[in-house]
Amino acid sequence: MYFEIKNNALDSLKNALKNLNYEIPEDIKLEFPPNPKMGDLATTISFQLAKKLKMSPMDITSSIMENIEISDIFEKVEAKGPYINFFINYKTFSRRLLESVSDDYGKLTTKDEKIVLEHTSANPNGPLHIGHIRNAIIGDSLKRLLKTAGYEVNTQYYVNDMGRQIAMIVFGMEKLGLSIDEELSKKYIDNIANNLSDNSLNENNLDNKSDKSNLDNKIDHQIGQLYFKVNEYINSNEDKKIEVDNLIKAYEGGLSEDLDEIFEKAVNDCLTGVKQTLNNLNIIHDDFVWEGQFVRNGEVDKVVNGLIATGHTKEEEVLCLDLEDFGIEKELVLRRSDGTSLYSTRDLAYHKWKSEQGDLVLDILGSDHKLAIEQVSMALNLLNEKSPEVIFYEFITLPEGSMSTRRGVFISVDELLDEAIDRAKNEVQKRRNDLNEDEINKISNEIGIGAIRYFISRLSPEKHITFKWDEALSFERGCASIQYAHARACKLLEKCGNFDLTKEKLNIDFDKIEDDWTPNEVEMDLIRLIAKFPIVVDESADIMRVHPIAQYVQDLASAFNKFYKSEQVLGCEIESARLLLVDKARITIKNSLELLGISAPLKM
RNA sequence: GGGCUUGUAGCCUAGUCUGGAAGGGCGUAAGACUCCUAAUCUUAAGAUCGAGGGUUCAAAUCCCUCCAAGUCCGCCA
Repeated sequence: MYFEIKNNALDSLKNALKNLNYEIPEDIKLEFPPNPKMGDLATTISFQLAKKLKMSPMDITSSIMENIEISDIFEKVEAKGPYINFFINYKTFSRRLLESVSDDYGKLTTKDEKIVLEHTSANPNGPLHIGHIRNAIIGDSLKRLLKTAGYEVNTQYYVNDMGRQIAMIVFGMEKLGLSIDEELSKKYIDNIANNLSDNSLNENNLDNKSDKSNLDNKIDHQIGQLYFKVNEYINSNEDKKIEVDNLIKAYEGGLSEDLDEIFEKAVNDCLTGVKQTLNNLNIIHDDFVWEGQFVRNGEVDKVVNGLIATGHTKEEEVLCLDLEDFGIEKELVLRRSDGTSLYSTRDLAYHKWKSEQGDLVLDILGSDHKLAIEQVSMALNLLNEKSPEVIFYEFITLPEGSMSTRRGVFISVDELLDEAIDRAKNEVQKRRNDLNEDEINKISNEIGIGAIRYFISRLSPEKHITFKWDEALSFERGCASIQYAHARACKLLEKCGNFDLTKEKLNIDFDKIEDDWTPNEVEMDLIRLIAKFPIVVDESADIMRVHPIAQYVQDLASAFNKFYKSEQVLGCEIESARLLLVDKARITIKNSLELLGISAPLKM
């Protein structure tokens, strides 16, 4: 609806300018005034024209005002100083808006463009920790946003099976006799499943401690510990490093099927744990792409040879790409002196492959990868391939410093999730002693996960985060209050008797809307926000940022809560109109949360 | 040393690309449940937009200098 309104206002302005014989600027700026009392749309066109026309902005505004005609969707247009402010006619606008909001509200028209989006791609040498979570949450939310904005999106997790880190894990298992206990990891999974279905045993949170030690049994956690031990060993036995190098060489050469199997199993085991964690956060990748294949199928060599052919490489002890001509001082090493490939080279082959799969390649990367990906992009340009668009994010650090799988210093995502759900459960139990254990668990899950995802996606990615439990897991005014607004709407609709809770469908026709309904201020605030949703989707997708969605859904929930508090719905004279408004607000909140991968509880 | 990012009320943050009316939230103070769930709502106080200079009718936004924090500059990934 707002798209329509905007165009309407633009047409009115253009006609006025035409009548005045003023030049029409290509890009007439329309913005939302800071305060709804100043109108619904505003333009600063008079400022834009002032210089060219050599007139004061005030005079331009008054001459436009004398010539402007507006359609009936607007109530009036006013000059406030040099600004020109449009006011919507809410009596007609509201009806049209409510009618236009369907279950898939916010979904924009399909664009004929495919995006290959790579995110998370954490090394399979341990569990995901809260440093990785930003990548995963931004990536997944972006996928949801871009899909809703009409793109076809394919998400990929790039699996690093060839690096030194995996070789170290294999080294630990083969040469140091370290092992992972699959029985224990199975038990861990079984325990989780039991805890969910067997409520009678779950009398207290007494077994909190054993829960935590259970987490150590989760398979990716076991691998993380193994990796940590190998690191300590190698650090004090530098001479053994060569053995790790030999493992890398052997795996890369595909010399032994047995060895391949060990590598693959280690990676797969860890990945199993990582996938469980991601699924718990509502994150599912379309594809897992193993980097090893690019070495095995000769693509890495092809890329290297292609770069040699460009004449920008030099070969001394190692083969490297000189990018100084392109403004990058640092050269990119393409091949180790022992002939094996490096991460960046394999990444290059991977990016080349991705660029053949879609119209746009999109990467989510920590800002520490900036130089590396710039080099890769440059190399791709040399090869006449598309270079990726990259969303960079800054780090999440602990108050005591940065995290490291290698040093075993980190908070795992599993730990964070457990804690979040625990805290949520505490709150739910405080408020709802009428619910059964299953319901409480379900709601706690939704709230806990919501708190985490919201905490990450509300911030713009280039903001550095120092992780503090209480900030990350606040339930006051955080995501929970948004979910609460949704639950309230559902409850209200359920009570009216015309709402099918299982299908989430309200059975009231638009012609039931009372004739004398003209929205009051609280209703107008809510209507305005509902109407804005598609614009927010469009603009956020345009800049590939998800944090505007987080801000938006909070404003929306806040407007709903305000409305809920101040206006009676059931039994009032304009019940049908208000019920429809509640229902459309519900849909909009739900769809906004969906973009952030947060579920909208029916009750809480 | 060089590159990149960040600096907006006690705290967290949007706005910076494309200059035009400093927007949220937490916390604080006062108030609101015999009425659809108070994880809510109302009202108030709180900002030399890191510092300094420049461009402009107009600067949080553009340019220059400086300060502080983070990060990169590996035959690691």
